[in-house]
Parts: sequence; C-alpha cells; structure tokens
Amino acid sequence: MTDPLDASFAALSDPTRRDLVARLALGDATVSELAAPYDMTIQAVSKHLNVLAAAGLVTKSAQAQRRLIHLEADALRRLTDWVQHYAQLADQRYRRLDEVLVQLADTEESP
Amino acid sequence: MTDPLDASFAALSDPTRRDLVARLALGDATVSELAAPYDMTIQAVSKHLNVLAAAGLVTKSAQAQRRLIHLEADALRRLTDWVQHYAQLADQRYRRLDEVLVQLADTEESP
DNA sequence: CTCATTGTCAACCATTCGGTTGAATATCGT
DNA sequence: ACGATATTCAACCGAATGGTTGACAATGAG
Repeated sequence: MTDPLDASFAALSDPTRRDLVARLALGDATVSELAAPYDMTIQAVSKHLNVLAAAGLVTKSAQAQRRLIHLEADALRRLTDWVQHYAQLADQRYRRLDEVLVQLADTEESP
Repeated sequence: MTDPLDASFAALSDPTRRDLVARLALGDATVSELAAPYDMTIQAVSKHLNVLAAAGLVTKSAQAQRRLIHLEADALRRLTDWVQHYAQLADQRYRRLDEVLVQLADTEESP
C-alpha cells in the first residue's frame, strides 16, 4: 500500500484513528496524552499513530523522551481534493442529463 | 465496520475501487463493463462493487440479468464534509497561533 | 547514580481482505 | 424449450490488520 491515497483512506477507515485526527485538529499532543481516553494499551495507540504518520496525515517531533504529534492539514486537503473531484464530475453529468430531459419534454409538448 | 464513515473510507482505500468510482463518475455501467479493463475475475470486481454498495457509495438497479451500477455523489460529499471539517479546524488554529506569534514579536520589538 | 516516565520494538493471535475457482441462478434471444 | 449471457454465492488461501503482552531504549528528576 505504497500509494499515499491508499494509505490515507485506509488510515481514516478506523474510528480510533479518525478520533485521533479530530483530537489533533484542536492542537498537538504527546502519545500518552492521546492514548489516555482509550480503553486500549499505549502500544496500540502508538501503532495507530504510526499508521497515520505513514499516510503523511501526522508528523512526530521528538521533544526529549516524548514525541509531539502534529496534524498535517495539507494531507487532509489532498484527500478532499480527490473525493470532491469525482463528486463534482458526477454532478455535472446529472445536470447535463437533466437539461436533455427538459429539452425532450419541450419538444414533445410542442409538435 | 457498521459505521458508514468507516465503510466509505475503507472502500476508497483500495485503488481498484477508487478507479471504479472514477469510471462511474462518467456514467452508470454494468458489472461486466466495469470489469472489462481489469486483469482480475468478474467475481472479484463484483465483490469490489459490493463493498462500494455496502458503504452507500454506489447503488445497483437490476435491468433484466444485468445490474446497472450508479455512483452516489451525495455519499462522496458526506466524506469530504468530514475531512474538510478537521482540515479547517486545524487551519483556524494555525492562523490564531500565527497571530499570537506576530503579537509577541511586536511587543518584543518596542519595549 | 538511580529510577520512574515515555515511547518503541517484537512476537503472537484472531479476524478481515483481496483474490481465486467452481457451481448456481436468472433472464434474454432463438 | 434451450442455450448463451450476466451476475452472484460459497469455499478456500495467503497477506494484512488491530489488538495483546513483554522486553528494551532514552531521557528527565530526585
């Protein structure tokens, strides 16, 4: 799963990781701070953070024995770009289809 | 993975499924039409489509023995909403932080 | 120096995932 | 009624995933 898009979507498919992202949107935090709310070992949370980091959604900076985790908003934006592109494409197609249907209706009304 | 957000992100974490979405953004298609370009069995593609359908990203309508697959742009939009929300939240935080730093620099310049 | 704190690494386990093959079902065209 | 076409269902396989426990490394504090 080398592709960054693969990794990003996969990373966000886990509710714990989405929750971590939501938390990090409010500000940087250490691993144990992030792990505190969860009923799971700190190792598990550390793994989740690694998954987010591998996807580029998050970066770590070592401050002494702790690591500050930082949300990379740019990586999030690259995700929305992909999704939005195809949603928009489909929308345009629907609109064109509507126009055709309206025209058809018009020509049938006035023969 | 009952959560629709879980299912949607997971569905799009696979490159084949993202490709199917890209194709479907151009218009509805049958299973075999969608399967044609891939070097994999039609059953595999059918499975991928089931995953997309389970996530609500796609719907099937049975026309005789074929099924027409249709992209649900609304479901895509729900995804972007989630991502965009937290990207925006982080952005706002950065901006506030910048303001604080600028103010600090100012007060240090003119004591 | 010692020790508690913070975090990672490694091995393991159960479950899920992406793919295959093979058989079954449903519908169209003749 | 029959055969071809389109799709699904089911069982199976290897790899990846989310979690655990236990040991290790690095740093700060007393």
